[in-house]
Amino acid sequence: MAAGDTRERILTAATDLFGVRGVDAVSLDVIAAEVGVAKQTLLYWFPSKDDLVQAVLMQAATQLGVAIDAAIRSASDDPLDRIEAVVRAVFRPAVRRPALLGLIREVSRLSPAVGERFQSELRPLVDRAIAYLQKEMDRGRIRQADPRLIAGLCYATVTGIATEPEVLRSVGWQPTTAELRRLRAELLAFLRAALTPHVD
Amino acid sequence: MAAGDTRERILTAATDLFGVRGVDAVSLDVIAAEVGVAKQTLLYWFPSKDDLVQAVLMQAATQLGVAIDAAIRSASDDPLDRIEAVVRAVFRPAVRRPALLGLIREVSRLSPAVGERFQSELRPLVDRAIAYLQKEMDRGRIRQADPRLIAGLCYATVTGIATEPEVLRSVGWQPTTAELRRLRAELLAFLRAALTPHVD
DNA sequence: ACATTTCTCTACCATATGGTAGACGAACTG
DNA sequence: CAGTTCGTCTACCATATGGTAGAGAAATGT
Repeated sequence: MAAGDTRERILTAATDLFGVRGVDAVSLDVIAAEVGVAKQTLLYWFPSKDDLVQAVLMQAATQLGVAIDAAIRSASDDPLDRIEAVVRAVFRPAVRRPALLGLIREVSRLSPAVGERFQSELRPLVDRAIAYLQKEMDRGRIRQADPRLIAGLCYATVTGIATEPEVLRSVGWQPTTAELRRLRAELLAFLRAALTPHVD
Repeated sequence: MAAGDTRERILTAATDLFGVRGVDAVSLDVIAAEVGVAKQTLLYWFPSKDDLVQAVLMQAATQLGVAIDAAIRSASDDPLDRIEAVVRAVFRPAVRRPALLGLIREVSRLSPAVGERFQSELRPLVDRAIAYLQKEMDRGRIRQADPRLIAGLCYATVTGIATEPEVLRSVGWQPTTAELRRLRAELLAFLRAALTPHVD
């Protein structure tokens, strides 16, 4: 096994555990057991638990950024198609790996320093999204609104629905493949309706 | 001070601390310090931390249920007005006391038993909401969709936007009174647009 | 007036936790 | 080949944590 493989395995295990259970509910011992190494090995690669959390968030932010960028590039020029492509790009990892978005929810609970760096990582993407929404609203292709708040609302809707399986179960939903497809379709229809300009 | 006041003060402090920081990040000592009593006093009123968490969630569920019921009764017959009243009813405590909805997010991280009881508490309300949405969709007053998923999406949007201040800050939003009003207005417009039946 | 109950407290316990120190074997370097 | 570095480990540490036991004062009941 190549040097550094252990580091990647630690990041993978930590991402899943932090995202599903919450940072404070997961000890270094639990992560070490999951990876199959000693706790000291974690601390060799990451000097402290905070450093590990930071690394995990940066990696998640990078992965999301890359996925979103790729989705934007491959979508058509229609803004609603682009938004749909972004939602699909975000929703796909959320379904395969719920911990990924669940992890982002942890940011508000961590130290301000961690939150700041995380925001900095995603800021270019967020700024481009807001500028894009403003332009399309000006062109009349997206419903007139505050683009910053619209970006926040879209994000909140997607991650909210993707990271709270309890909510869906409480309305009778089951995490089967067919139900997941219907959920994604309904989510996309919901957002499309929310953003479509109206004819008065 | 009347007997039982201590119990209420414990519930209030625990709700705020659990909701803001997360259940696992808050120790019994921290809650005790906030209330101004000994840890043993907490354990006198609630035999274990799990019991305290359970009590806090049940109280929150009851409070939300009461607020939502009142909002529904006072709204007009128009379904979009009713949904707006419910969103206002949920959003108001979220703004005054962010911990309340933040607490509900903890449910998915707690033991299945706790989650089950919490769901049971809110089930009558959820079932009525779904039946109502179905009826109004049938009458053509709400956009045709799966009422269960629409209920889940509305909830996810409201709580998502209300409980992740980091997301809003990342799009340049500040928690001032004016900005809160604009956020609520934008949220309501977003949901109204998402639910309005379209004319083809 | 005395007994009981209620509600608070301190002291204590066993375990969990994040982190430190140094040992050791494998890989690498000169 | 010897020295160095890397990456793993066990043993240990100080503190945090959820919970138990019993003491004591105030309130309540007989």
